[in-house]
Amino acid sequence: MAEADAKFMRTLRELARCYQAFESFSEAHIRATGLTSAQFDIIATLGNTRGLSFKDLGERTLITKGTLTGVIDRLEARELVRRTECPHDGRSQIVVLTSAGEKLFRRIFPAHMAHLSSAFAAVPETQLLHTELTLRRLRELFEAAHELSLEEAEMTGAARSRPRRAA
Amino acid sequence: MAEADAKFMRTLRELARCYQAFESFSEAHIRATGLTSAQFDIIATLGNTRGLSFKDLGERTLITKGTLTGVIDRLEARELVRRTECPHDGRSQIVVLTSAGEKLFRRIFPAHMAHLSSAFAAVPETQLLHTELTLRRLRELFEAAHELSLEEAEMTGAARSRPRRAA
DNA sequence: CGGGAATAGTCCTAGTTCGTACTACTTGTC
DNA sequence: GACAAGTAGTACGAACTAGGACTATTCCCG
Repeated sequence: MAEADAKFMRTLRELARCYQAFESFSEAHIRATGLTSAQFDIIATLGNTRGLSFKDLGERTLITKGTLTGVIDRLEARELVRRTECPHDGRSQIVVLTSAGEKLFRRIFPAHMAHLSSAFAAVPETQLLHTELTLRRLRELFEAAHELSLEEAEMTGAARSRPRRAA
Repeated sequence: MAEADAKFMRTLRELARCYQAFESFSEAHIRATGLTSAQFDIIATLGNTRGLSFKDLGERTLITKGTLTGVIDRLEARELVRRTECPHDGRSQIVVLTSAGEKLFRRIFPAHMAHLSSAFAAVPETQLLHTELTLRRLRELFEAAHELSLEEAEMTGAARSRPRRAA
């Protein structure tokens, strides 16, 4: 972003760097298990459950539905998960770990937790909480601004031609 | 990640959410310009410079070389940037904005800054600095742990027979 | 000055990502 | 009970992503 004179750019840049640092630290370990990050996320989320719908999985892992189809496809091809029908809702499908998936989960999940925790060995819990709070506040700024900018877009004509939600 | 009992998971989760919130807030605006995030990043980084090498671009935008080739290809196809030879180093190429690229930069960069700054309107500068510092510390944790785990991997035999791959 | 190590970019593969359009099913309303 | 509106998941296209193999060039050391 060149040298943006705005002070907030430094903060944003640090956010991006921090996130990427986490990703590469985490991913380095995950790759060794033969899974990708997204795949690991699914396995980890499915562990210790009786199965979850695509919708639930998407919400918990922050993976959007379009992406999810492909990720689940690949896991299913490797027989780590299985799609099953939802008894209550014909639109829905429940994704469950197969026994191989279960086994993999038990093998790699604790190991990955240990890997992650090594980064935090020397960090007191109060600081973790503090960091969490700082991040949450920052996130809320983005969410509020995002909402606002969507509303503005509605007013200024993008909405003229489209079905809109009544106030 | 299921309900990991580790306290640091809450922090990590918040980091991911925060980053994603930023991305979607920022991207919503960028898309309207007809560029992708990565493309915008390149244009913004190239603005007000006399051109940068792939290496420099990669470092500043956090885009890795393999990805960069494709992103620059697409921008070059749209005649927004141009590859030029580096006089000092035959391996290197300097990427420069064309005049169309320059013009686009002047049009969209300030607008995007304004968009971003709307999120921070009510935030005092001290808090920005504080957040930046918190993020930097967190990043340093990851980097240190990452380094460490790479060294460990070397010791324990991954180094013994180089070309090893998971199935 | 010659050869080995390091560096810059490209190419390739596999996978993730998003948005949009689409089908199938459900739910609320009359 | 039919119909409109909403929801769950899939299909598809374009782009980004990392990593590793490869080529060309430069740099370092003897």
